[in-house]
Amino acid sequence: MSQTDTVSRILDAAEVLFAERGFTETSLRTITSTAGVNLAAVNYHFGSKKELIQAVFERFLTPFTRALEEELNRRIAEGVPLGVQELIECLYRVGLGSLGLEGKDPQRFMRLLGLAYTQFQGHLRRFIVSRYGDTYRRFAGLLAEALPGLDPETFYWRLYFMLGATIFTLSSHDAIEAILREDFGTRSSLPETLERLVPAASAMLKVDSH
Amino acid sequence: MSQTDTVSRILDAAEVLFAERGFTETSLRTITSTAGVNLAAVNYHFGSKKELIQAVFERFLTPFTRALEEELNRRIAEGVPLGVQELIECLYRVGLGSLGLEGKDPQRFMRLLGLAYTQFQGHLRRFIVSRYGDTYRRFAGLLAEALPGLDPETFYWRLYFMLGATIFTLSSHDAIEAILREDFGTRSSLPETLERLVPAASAMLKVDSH
DNA sequence: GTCTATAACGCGATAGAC
DNA sequence: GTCTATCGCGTTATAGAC
Repeated sequence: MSQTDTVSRILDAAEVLFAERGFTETSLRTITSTAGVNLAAVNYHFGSKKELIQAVFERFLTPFTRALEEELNRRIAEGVPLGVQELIECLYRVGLGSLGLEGKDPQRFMRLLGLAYTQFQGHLRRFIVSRYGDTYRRFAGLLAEALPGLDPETFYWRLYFMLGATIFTLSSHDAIEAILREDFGTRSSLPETLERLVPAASAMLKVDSH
Repeated sequence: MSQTDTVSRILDAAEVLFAERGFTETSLRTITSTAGVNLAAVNYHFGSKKELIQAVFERFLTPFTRALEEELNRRIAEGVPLGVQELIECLYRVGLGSLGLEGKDPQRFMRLLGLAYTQFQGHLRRFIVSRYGDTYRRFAGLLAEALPGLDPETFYWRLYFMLGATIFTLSSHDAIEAILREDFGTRSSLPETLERLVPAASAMLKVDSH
């Protein structure tokens, strides 16, 4: 088995297990045995568990932010100013596309993002901000431009409200979907939920608060 | 030291430490040494770490749900039908009041609620649903009545969007506030954030999606 | 580059003295 | 009801053989 194989087998297993159980709740023993590699391989290839966690995030966030940047460039080159709803749609569409490649479940990455915010891994938050903060600030800037007249503080709070609604809902999508399926007998896929989320999030950003 | 003292000293320490670090990341050794009690006291008084976690939630959720029920009764007795914005205000106001008693930080409880959703503690989710599900369903029912014409599925998804925006934002309130303070030099307290959240959440629930 | 074996430690839980 | 002492297990990380 080549080195690349071992590295990606570890990343594949860690990605799934972290999303299912959390970081502390997932041991290197579980990861390596799921991946079919030796226990020592993680420390050999990544150095430590912390660095493995960062590598898992890097593997999906780097293509995602690159795809988002490219999509924003493409839309801006068209010369049409982007509205609130279009920007949010853009974010979600790129997310679904970039994170759903190779038959992977985009919801898994939403769980990981939710964990990054709630699991008190200071090193992970610092890693994400330093590596992907520029793209985040660019997107926030475009969204702010689409909301002239809104005072900056209220804008930023609402941006966090939107991120909260998105990450929280999508990271529990299966659980919520199961409850609603039982009550209404109807299914609802991730794209359908995003279609519901777009107008709701836009309304939250745009509402006149006076 | 009497039994009640030991029990509440453990609960006080566990409440703070769990909110700061998470459940798995907080050991019984840290809890008991912070509380100034013996390591064995947790297992003696609560039986296990799981049951301690449940007891921490019970101590703040029981007064909160009772206060919410009473406030809903009071408002309904007035005979005026409750609108969306009023119901959300009601929820937040009871939360601030009931969770902020005895000089405690309401945000701490929001962090705990956030953890309950994201930390994969199946036992805790089951405990909360079985103990407080009735009040939750009553509140959701009143909110649905205030939104006639909205199809039930869309309503429930938006209810989760609202919960997500609330729990996610409030559980990270200090961190977000620190970022905005640095950028704008202005402070913003928890009640002020809730004032921003009320119109935003209401708009999200009420918006016409067609 | 990958393995086995193990070091070094922290964990939750409990038995039994007081 | 509270204490000490400890069991048994799982953890990350590493040394050293191959």
